[in-house]
Amino acid sequence: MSHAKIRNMEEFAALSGISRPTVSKFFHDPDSVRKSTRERIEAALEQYNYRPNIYAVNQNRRMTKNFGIVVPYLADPFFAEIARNIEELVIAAGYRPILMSSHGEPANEVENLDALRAIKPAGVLLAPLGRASDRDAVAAFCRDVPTVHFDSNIEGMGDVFVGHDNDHATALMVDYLARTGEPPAFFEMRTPTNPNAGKRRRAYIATMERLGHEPQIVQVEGQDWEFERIGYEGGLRVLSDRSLATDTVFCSNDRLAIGFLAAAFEKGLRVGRGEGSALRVAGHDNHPFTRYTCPTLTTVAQNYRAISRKSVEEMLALIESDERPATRETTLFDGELIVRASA
Amino acid sequence: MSHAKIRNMEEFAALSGISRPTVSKFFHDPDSVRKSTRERIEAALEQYNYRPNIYAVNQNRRMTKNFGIVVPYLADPFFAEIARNIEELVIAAGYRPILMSSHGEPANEVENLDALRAIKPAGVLLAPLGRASDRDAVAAFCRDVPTVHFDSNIEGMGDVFVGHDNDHATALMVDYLARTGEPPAFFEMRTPTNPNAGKRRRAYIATMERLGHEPQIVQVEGQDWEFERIGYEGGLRVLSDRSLATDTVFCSNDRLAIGFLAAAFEKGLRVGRGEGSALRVAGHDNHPFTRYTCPTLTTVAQNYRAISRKSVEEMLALIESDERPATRETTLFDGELIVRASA
DNA sequence: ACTTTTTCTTTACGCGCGTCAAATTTTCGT
DNA sequence: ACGAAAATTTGACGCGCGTAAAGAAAAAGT
Repeated sequence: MSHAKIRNMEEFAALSGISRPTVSKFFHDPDSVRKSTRERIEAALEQYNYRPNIYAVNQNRRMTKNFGIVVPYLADPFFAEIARNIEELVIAAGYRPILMSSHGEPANEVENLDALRAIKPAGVLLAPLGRASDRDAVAAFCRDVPTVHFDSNIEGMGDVFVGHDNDHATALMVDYLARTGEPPAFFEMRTPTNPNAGKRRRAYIATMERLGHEPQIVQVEGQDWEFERIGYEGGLRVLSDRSLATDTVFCSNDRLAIGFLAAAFEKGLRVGRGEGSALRVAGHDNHPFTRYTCPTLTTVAQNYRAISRKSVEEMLALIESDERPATRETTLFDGELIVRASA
Repeated sequence: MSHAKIRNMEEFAALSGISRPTVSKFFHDPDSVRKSTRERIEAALEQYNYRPNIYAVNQNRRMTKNFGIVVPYLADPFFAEIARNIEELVIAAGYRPILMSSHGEPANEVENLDALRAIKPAGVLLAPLGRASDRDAVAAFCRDVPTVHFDSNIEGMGDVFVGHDNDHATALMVDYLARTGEPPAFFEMRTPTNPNAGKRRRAYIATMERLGHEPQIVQVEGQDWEFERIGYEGGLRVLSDRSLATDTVFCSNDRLAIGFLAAAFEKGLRVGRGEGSALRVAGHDNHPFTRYTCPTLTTVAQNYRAISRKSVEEMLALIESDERPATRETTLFDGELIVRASA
């Protein structure tokens, strides 16, 4: 690689012996030029290490190759994993991923969307905060930018929604728990921000009724995104109260369950499904850390690979078609029961 | 806010009754124009919702207001938390943060740096992968772009390093463990990618020798970033072997310790510092989840708020001075002993 | 070898904004 | 109220690249 710094495409074109418009064409699609031409440019490229100025490139284009990814809370490894998956797929599709986290704050969410709008992305994959989201701001954004919602469904927003089938997954777990022991109580936050929580509660109730059991819902306080703490504190209270009518607890999500496990441990309660266990605890999501809790957590896995792939595919289709779909499509993927030691 | 879409600054200037050059000046520094002028522009701004095209703005500037943040592995909540902190500080300083994760892969790290270079950031905060990093690529990047390294110190690279004082923190924990029970063995990966690991090992040995104890180092295999699994599998082996000469284990980091705790739990060993406990386990970093392990994990906290703040401050100073420092500065922050239930 | 098709070159304009110089207007001190 | 200083306007150019049109050159077909 040469030391010489190239200032612009004009210079690079001169050095490679090709005209600038052809070089420009090459950078948009290397296969759009004759093979011999491509090789000459590529040879020059290796020698001089030139790259088009992305600001100049994007200035006139109505749409860029940028691809926004917004998650509600990146410090949650679940979202970090999904984001990683999506990033890979986006890069493979030839786009540049731009990852943003709302850190649980609606104000950040709006800021992120504003920043994205300024970047003129080809499309955005958005997992909204949910109940806390500024609905008007999100709706306005979705009107301006092709948007696929994932994980968290806000009815009517976004062109497409891709997510987890909470009904199916919840039934799967309730069935399993009821079949192998006492029917579960449902443990959740009183005012969950994530709309999945409501779906899961309703699915729990429906399944319990279908099985002829009385639903028991335990709701704990807590507003922020530190679910482990909320599960822990709520767990301590519930276990002290002895208010549970059953020895089996199905937590609305894994992070609550992790906190609940910590509370049970502190109370000296043995968690598991064998003899000598006082409590069964199950979660939902197959959070990366549930393999290393004590005991390991029985849960329902979200098929986050399928969700990631479908989300990106839908977005690419949206971009290619260059028109917004008339009807809002929804795709849900089945969860998978992961039986471990805790229930 | 009006419905009318503004195409460019020319139009917006006309609508606000101010000339374009003055409007341009306003967007660079609202206080650089007369108060009455500023108010007229701001009034128009509320009415028409115009924002300068960032691509056109950045096209000629040698440096933008972009601020790169690269972490080695975002699915680790420790880095997610640091990134969150840094993002906030960066925004407060008037820059636009661009967060990237290398996902543990050197190839991704190089890609991220390439992408950042194309964006012409004012500066970059880089936590490199460490041993696995492509040293030449990182060095070349640091030559072109003002870079502050944090967390992971690669000797001689970057203009500034800000990190955790591993010597001090390790001594703190070894002192504590030796004072309150048997002196600890040191549990780590054989070939850790992160340079902090080596520092911690050496500090452990030095402190043990200072205290007149024989160091015992237990190394386990494992290459990737799934430290919990590595700690778990290594822990199972160590506990089966009964190769430990002590009942106290100091893990090189919290994620290994989380895995080790899971192994101890599976082996039926009671972990803690009280009577009836078979094992003490300690970690390092104060990972967000260590408050919810079973038992809660005794660890040494990194002062990540101070590290974040200092990193950003150093970067801003670097940007303002507009020159690269002659000597490479290093700032280390003291850790804090966090005594919980596990040791 | 000659025609047709494909690809490339030349020339030129436009994008939205930064920025400069000169002319003009406004503000401020007294 | 007047002159100096500060702010704004006017007019113009440049940045790096996309892109269009017309003509030249190369490749492909016969």
